Amino acid sequence: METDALFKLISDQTRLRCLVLLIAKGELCVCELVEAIGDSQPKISRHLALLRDGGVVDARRQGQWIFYRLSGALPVWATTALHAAADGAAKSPPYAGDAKRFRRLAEPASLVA
Amino acid sequence: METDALFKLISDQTRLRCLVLLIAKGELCVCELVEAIGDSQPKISRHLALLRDGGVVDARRQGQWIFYRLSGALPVWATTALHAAADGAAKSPPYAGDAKRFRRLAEPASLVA
DNA sequence: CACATATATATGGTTATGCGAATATAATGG
DNA sequence: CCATTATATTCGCATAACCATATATATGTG
Repeated sequence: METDALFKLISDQTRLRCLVLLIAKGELCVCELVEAIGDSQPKISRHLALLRDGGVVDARRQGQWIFYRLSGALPVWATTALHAAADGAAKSPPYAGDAKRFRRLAEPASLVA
Repeated sequence: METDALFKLISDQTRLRCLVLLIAKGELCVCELVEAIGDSQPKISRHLALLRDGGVVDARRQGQWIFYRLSGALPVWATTALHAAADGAAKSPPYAGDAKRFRRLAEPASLVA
């Protein structure tokens, strides 16, 4: 995990909106992020791919959905920075609105279990 | 302080190298950063200006030197993220080499006092 | 004032980044 | 197999970011 590479990933507003939601809500499928954020599906998908390729999030398929969550392999400094970022963002627009707009559309197996 | 704006500032390697040195060493003048990092003076100066305009660092003139330091007005989440970034960076190149190459070229009044 | 040092800014070019629109792949259900 | 839903990818373009070079400003010194 390269230091400046992580921050380049966080520095885009769309990606940070995804991360703030993932940190607050846990594992989410793409359509939940699309609806909460209100951007196009291709746009969200593209940014999730960058986060995945950068090792910031993990993805797993469950049926027709693909669920994303924060990577479990992040070093401590990265986790600390991500939570600090979420803290700083969460109260102000557009991040606060995303959390309000959010609703569950699919139940991940991890919650059903 | 906009959340994604801060991370955009941290996400450039040259700027992060400056910040890591400022966090580790305290108040530094431009020529000390130029020598430790080994980039051109205009390049360092340009990046410092971006950090200053973004509210991440403060600058103060003392004689012929201009000393930069971390801003004293940063919110907690920003300070946390910056220190986490410095932690993550400090041990690996090029950041580790910067710290070794560093040497004092000017004494800030704050240390003389 | 002339000169040296420290720092900043302006200019022009190149690359990286993000976007919308269209299309492709994958799974699910009749 | 066809249709539907969920997700990913490709393409062409616009813009932003960064760089090197040259030049400007400010301070200190003789």
